[in-house]
Amino acid sequence: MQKKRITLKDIARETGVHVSTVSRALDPVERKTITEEVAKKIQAAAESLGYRPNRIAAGLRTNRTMTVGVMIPDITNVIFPPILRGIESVLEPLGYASIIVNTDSERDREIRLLDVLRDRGVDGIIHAAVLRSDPSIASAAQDGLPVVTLNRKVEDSDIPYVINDEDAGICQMLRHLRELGHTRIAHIAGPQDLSTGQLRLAAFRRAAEDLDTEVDENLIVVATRFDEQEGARCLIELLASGKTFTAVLCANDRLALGAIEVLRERGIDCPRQVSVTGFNDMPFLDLIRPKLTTVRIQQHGAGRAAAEILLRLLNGETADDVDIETILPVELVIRESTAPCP
Amino acid sequence: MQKKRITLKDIARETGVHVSTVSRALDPVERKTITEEVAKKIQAAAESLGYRPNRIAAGLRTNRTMTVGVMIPDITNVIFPPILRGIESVLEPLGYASIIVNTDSERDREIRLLDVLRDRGVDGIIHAAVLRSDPSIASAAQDGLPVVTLNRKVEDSDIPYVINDEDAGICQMLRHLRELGHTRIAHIAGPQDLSTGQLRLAAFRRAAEDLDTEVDENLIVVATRFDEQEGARCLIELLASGKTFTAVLCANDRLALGAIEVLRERGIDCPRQVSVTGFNDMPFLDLIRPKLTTVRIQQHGAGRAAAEILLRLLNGETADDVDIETILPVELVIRESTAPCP
DNA sequence: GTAAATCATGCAATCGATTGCACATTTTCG
DNA sequence: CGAAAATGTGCAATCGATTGCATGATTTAC
Repeated sequence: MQKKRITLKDIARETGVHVSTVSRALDPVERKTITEEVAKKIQAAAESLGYRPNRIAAGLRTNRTMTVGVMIPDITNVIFPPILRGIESVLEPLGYASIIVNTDSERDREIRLLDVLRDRGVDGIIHAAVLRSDPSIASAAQDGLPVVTLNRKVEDSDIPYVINDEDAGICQMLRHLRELGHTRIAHIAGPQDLSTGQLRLAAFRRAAEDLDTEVDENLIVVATRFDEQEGARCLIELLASGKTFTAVLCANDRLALGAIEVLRERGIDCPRQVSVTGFNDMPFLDLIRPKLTTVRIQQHGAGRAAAEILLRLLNGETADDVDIETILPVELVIRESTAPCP
Repeated sequence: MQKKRITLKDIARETGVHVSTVSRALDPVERKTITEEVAKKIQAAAESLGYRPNRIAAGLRTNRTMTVGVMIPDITNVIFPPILRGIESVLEPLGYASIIVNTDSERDREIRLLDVLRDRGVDGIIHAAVLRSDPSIASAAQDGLPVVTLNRKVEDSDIPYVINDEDAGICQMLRHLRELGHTRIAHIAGPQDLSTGQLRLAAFRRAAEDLDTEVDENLIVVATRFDEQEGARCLIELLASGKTFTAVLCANDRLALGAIEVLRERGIDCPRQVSVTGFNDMPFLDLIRPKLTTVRIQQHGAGRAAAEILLRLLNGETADDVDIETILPVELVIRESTAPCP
């Protein structure tokens, strides 16, 4: 049914040369070994027949498919689409395509989907996982498959990784709150089995120490998911504890939005009575009132950076040649959800 | 460098049979032609060696890659991620992977990316484009490549398509506004070169006729993009025209949000003075005040439906066997941005 | 003017899995 | 018991492109 594709053989027949000659004439590197005139003729024939190389066949022979795998937890999480576009902006112009899979942060899925990618002979993988450990991707890298991780460092490996400077972000935010006069600062932390959750909590503690702010352990509540519902629950828990606080530094925007919602319901004015901050600067934030003060992380930029590193690996550079660590700067975005301590 | 993959040949050597026998033992369909005992042994060997079939090689031979292409305008547009998950929810369990490309609604990109997909031998394509016409995808379908379009019907072709019942949605929304007593109803239409923009405007006119509502052409403003900025611009234009209106039916949520923003700035109360409605029911809408009354379309469901149809095409059913048209029901979601006519 | 070097092209193997056909062995049945 | 049928396995071609090597033609060099 499918209309027959034009192959090298067709061009060879058409031009009266051998397929290997055709192959060479069409390969920019090998072309120079062919008479100019013949090459021209072959190219013309290829063009007029509408030849398109069969990457499957080439891939079988060369072991390069010009396809990369991208593993993310969940594409419906707004932070990932910009990352994907960032990756694409680097790889697509060079002829790479991306197979994207959602792991839902489940280890089983991750293992299975990794196989899905390897079975298809992807040339490399960008892994934007969030689980704090996973041996499968490490072992894939061990086998020689180029891998770059995003948002997370794989311990004890020489897999290059790209992360945002979360430490600096949390620290800047805490300093911002301190400068506004807040001293009783609560933290709604993210899930501790996710690297961002854990990282940001650790950063919060460190930042507090750096800024000589005492950390009241009762003012730290850990969410089980990064969503509004959990943000709400955590804030209710904070209120119920009876401990006073004038600011809440949340581990991400959605937690903050949930928290603000509860404050509103209880008639507590944000930012007049309690300041709330987020992290990530997700899209549409400026449509939600009060506009959230947050930390902007580079999403597109992170994707781009990861893709650029992967590219170097694909071109034969080893993990020794590239920087193992890429830390992207973040930016404090002060909007309306923070105000001086009452 | 890359650790050698186990191939059929390795298993054959290990078990002392021919590769073709191994191949058959590992193929659930062919397995029955092999002695039970031999098959068991081969499977055990495959298992213990950690064999993974090379889909590239199989794909070359069989012309099936178990990979599909998905073309969307822009993954950062919040309506697409759920569609992708919907597609994935059907195809992934069956062993399919998806190559996703962003066309940015540019014809050149679309043509190029279609080739990117075909070069990689995708078994089929789900095309969630928005341009009102494009010959390339039609010609691909003509060549026998299974194609399903989403959100748009390709004229003069037998390509199956999945759409949401936009007509019904617009009509229900208009009826809702009429029931609230509104008679002077403006429409902020989407870009007319995008199918949704055009479709919804046509639906608005039709619905008005059905409901015996006069359409004041001066109360129809066409946006050039589907975003808040354009929504704002269009509302300003409406206000400037001097024509009175008590409700604005917008072609999508973002236009509506932009419009509401302008109303707020001008001190016009929504919904007390002017009702505003959206379309799509995008995520996070319930975090934005006033909560937008809108039409919920099935995103995940649309992806699922498209994938199911594609699957039938992949399994050899022709366009004659499957329904060319799938129209998914929409749902009116009444929130806070609409109120009785003042 | 001939040997050597250079160049353009063809040949054939290869990547790994699939599959039609042939062959050998076993089973069935008259 | 012998021929026919059924069964299990091997052989080899195939998918399309790539590439090391061989070959023949041409140029260069002495």
